Amino acid sequence: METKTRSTKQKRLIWSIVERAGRPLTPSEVHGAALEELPRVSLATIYRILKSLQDEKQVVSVSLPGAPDRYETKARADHHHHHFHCDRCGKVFDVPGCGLHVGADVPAGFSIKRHEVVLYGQCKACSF
Amino acid sequence: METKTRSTKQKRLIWSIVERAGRPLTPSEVHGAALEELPRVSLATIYRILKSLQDEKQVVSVSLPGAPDRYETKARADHHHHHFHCDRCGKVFDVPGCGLHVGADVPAGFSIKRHEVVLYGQCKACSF
DNA sequence: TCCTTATTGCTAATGCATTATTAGTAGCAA
DNA sequence: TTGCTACTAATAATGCATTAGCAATAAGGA
Repeated sequence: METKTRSTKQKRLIWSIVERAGRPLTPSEVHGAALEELPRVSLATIYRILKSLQDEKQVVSVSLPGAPDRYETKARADHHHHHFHCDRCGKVFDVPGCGLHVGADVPAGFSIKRHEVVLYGQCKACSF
Repeated sequence: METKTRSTKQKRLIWSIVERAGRPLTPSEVHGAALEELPRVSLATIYRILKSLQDEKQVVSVSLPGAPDRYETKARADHHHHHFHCDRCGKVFDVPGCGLHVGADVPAGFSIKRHEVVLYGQCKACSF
């Protein structure tokens, strides 16, 4: 049988942080933001709640090369997009659309199901 | 002062494994291959030698989302290419060329220095 | 309000890739 | 061949993200 899930202020807060961020956040970024509102939330709680939000299909995880997993809302993830990783501040941003033309270069016999594109550079805030 | 590096059979073997592979290998893949020739090489040695080959600019590391770092020859890496990760066997292959057209979709103020593309699907050997 | 029990905070523990330690081994210059 | 010392094998240790355990807390239905 399934256990029924409760609405706690931690969960509401974490959801609103992820939703308002508009970009994928690491658990520790979420934690940092959450601490401002609930000074005693623990990182373990962040992980627990992110996982349950994932189970409930509200958020999805994205992983980038050499970086910890990040989380964003399912609604955002449903629009095909890619990611921009700022070399300076380390933040990751969504980049709408897709400039990838997959084609001739793939060796014969290989079948492609999906792809990920990660751009690197400097974000707006770090470009000054 | 710098210490002069020696040519050992471990180092020669590891280099030849990376070179012949023609695709990026994880330290543990290298280790597995090396064990066939030198049944007592330790994984730590693989790491040490890969690092020294990196220092000597003979190999470079590539990291993919959610996967350990892999190593390939500098010569290969110098040709712009991307990677294909087989969902079945987990091997990573190089894909020559670049089908990416980066452009209009990037938010104003963001500057792009480089990019990574990872394709996912099934490799030739796993498609049967 | 009062229970039941899901949830939390805290902390220790885990898993994993990677690195340090150290005693013994083996390049290589002489 | 010898001697110096870089290198190796084996293993313990590290760093890190993530998870488990447990007593205390707090949803939310009766």
